[in-house]
Amino acid sequence: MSKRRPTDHTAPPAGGRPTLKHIAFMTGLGVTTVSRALKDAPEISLATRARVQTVARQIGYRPNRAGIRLRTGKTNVIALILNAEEEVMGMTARMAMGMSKVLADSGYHLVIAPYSHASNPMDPVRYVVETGSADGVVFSRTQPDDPRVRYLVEQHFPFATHGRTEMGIVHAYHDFDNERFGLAAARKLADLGRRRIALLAPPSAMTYHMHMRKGLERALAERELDEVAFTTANGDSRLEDLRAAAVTLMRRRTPPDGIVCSSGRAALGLAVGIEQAGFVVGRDVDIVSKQPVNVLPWYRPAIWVVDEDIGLAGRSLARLLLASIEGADPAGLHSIEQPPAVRRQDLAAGIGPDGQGSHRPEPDPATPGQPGSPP
Amino acid sequence: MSKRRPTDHTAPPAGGRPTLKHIAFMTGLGVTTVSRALKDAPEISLATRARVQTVARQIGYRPNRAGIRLRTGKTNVIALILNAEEEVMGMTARMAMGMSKVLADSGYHLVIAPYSHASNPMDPVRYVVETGSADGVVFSRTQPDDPRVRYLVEQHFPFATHGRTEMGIVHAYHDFDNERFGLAAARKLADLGRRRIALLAPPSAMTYHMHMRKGLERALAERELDEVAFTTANGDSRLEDLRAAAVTLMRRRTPPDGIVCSSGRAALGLAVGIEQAGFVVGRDVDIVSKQPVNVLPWYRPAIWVVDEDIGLAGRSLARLLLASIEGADPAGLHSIEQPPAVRRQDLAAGIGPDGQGSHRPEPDPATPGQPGSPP
DNA sequence: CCAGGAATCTGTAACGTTACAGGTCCGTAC
DNA sequence: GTACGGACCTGTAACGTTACAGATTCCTGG
Repeated sequence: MSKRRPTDHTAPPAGGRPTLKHIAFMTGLGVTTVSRALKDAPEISLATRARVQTVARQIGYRPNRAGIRLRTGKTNVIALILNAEEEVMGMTARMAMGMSKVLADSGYHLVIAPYSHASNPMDPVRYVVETGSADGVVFSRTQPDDPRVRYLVEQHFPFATHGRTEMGIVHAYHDFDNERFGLAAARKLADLGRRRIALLAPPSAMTYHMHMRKGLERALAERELDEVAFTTANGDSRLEDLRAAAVTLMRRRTPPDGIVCSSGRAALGLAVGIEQAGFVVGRDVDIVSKQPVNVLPWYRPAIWVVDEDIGLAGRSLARLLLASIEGADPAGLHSIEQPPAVRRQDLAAGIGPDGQGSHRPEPDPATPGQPGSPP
Repeated sequence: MSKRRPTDHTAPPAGGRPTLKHIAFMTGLGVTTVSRALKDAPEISLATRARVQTVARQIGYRPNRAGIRLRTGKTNVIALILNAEEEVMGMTARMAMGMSKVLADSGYHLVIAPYSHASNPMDPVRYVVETGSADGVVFSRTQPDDPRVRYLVEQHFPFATHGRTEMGIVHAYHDFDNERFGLAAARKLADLGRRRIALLAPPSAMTYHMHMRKGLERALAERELDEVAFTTANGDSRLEDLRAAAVTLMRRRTPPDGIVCSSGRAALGLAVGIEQAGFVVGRDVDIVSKQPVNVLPWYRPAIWVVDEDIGLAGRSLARLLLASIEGADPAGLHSIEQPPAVRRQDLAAGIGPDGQGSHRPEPDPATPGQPGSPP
């Protein structure tokens, strides 16, 4: 059937998806020329480029990613590593969507690599590196001394983290300014006349645990507030445990009259516990909580909220990672989202950003290279 | 540099990731043999197979996906098509995680293909098909006459839908039994002594709009209940619009005393509106709502809930799609999740599944081939 | 002793793309 | 007339894998 056909220029390629060969045949050019013409290489005449591109468009040519990947070693894929149990409030989806938005324009695909609390967070990272199944990796829940960061740097594998490290390693990251959040939240509580503040902190292993605490402590000193220790629960606790912890907290001799809460989900559990202990949120205690999606005001309008834009984080991380893949100096690849004002939503008035979050304008201030905020 | 080297058996391949060639060199076998041995082909002796596999393991061989993809045309990728604005309550993430769980064992990767409300839902589908960037596609928000289904069938492209169609086309799907949900929800309201029922339905374009309505209407007839028309909002409405619609609804001459709610998110908005109109949920009105993640009881414990297991949907869809890709008869590729009992969570008791949802056991009843429930 | 076949193994070509090292042609300078 | 250079185009090989069509060896039956 195949009768030794060394680069047969006359045979029209068989059916199937159009390839460079098809275009080469149709235009009478060589495949190499077609390839170069499609990427607008200067050594191909303008007329030829135009002709090739027209033909390509007309027959619906789409480059074969496997061919490119095999030849160049570039996968044009970004891996987003997700904790299966991470959250309830839709932040994961927003992150993925934010990333997609940026990646779509660059021809990158986004693959999801999951791990569960039962398995090692290193597993998916190692998998991606070992199989070379992506050009870069994004992950969250970053720790001050993060083994994933160490591994990826060792392997010279591009990555961007959601959250910072403290390892003396310069790498791409996006972060929410949790220190400022802690500061602003506690200040708001002070403004409301609250004096005894408790912090429902992120899990202590995460870097932003310290950030938030630092911000809080600055406000405590500045406004001469007391901290009520609250270590029986954290942002990862189950709602039921949060509720129980809140009940115990509020039944102490000197319960807090203000709570800074690191997670929107956690605020649900806390509020229920506070009420079960016989207190009223907004009267006896004020809560200021971060929320990745605008849902807390619909839950207890008395809760003060600070919106964290996860879509923005996704877009930033994608951009940072792309820059990193292209070899940009990691020293510039940082972006930090400044917390918006602490706010409370007047539902009766029907104003304020909606829970969908998608209809508000997009200022998108965090572009790569923007310096972080001073501590 | 390259001095015409026709299958040089003696040259040790250069560095980089190990390939079949490396193993061939180390074992003294041909690449073909190694390839066959690694897939346990019977025409390779057992001893050789074992030897090859040992060497492969020891040098950390990982097949190159691009090579396989180019040669076989198989991508080993599944595309999950997501609406960027779909939801707030974390159901997307759960779906992706459920799928990943199943796909991980089959060597498939999961890519996320987004579309926004501004763009055409067909776009990502067409993109995947035209570029051949996946072996199969999964999507939600299925409509009775769904152009995506029509297109994919025409293209002979494997897919599985979350939700059913009514096109006389047999295809793989997973669905939640929304008819039974509507039935059970309205019955529960009847049991509670409610007589005037309103339905906050899914968007009318979706297939499950009709399913839920059918179930509701059956209960209405059976228990001689009245329906209070409620068409000013649906499951896609913004929270603010839901609130406003609920206020108007409750201020009618004859407001409902029971509401069946198709979406957990929507229940947030409804409850606020009901209260603003001066009514109390659980006293003047009962709400029975579906929820993809256990959060409503923490919001208003009085709301009755029915849990929809999105992780299960993801796992089912992955399995169904894999079977479909392998050429299984689509007639058997259906699975329907039966709604669990309508329940209310006693928070004070601290019992009931937690919001994290990940710690409960996994019965996973929906395996491919299970027949749907009779209407 | 040979035909036939089973059991193992092998080389070649091809998937679609791009890097690389030319090739051809034409115009200009000497 | 020849050399040179620029503009433009081309063929070959290779990325890692597998389908396919043989090889080779050894054993069995006649």
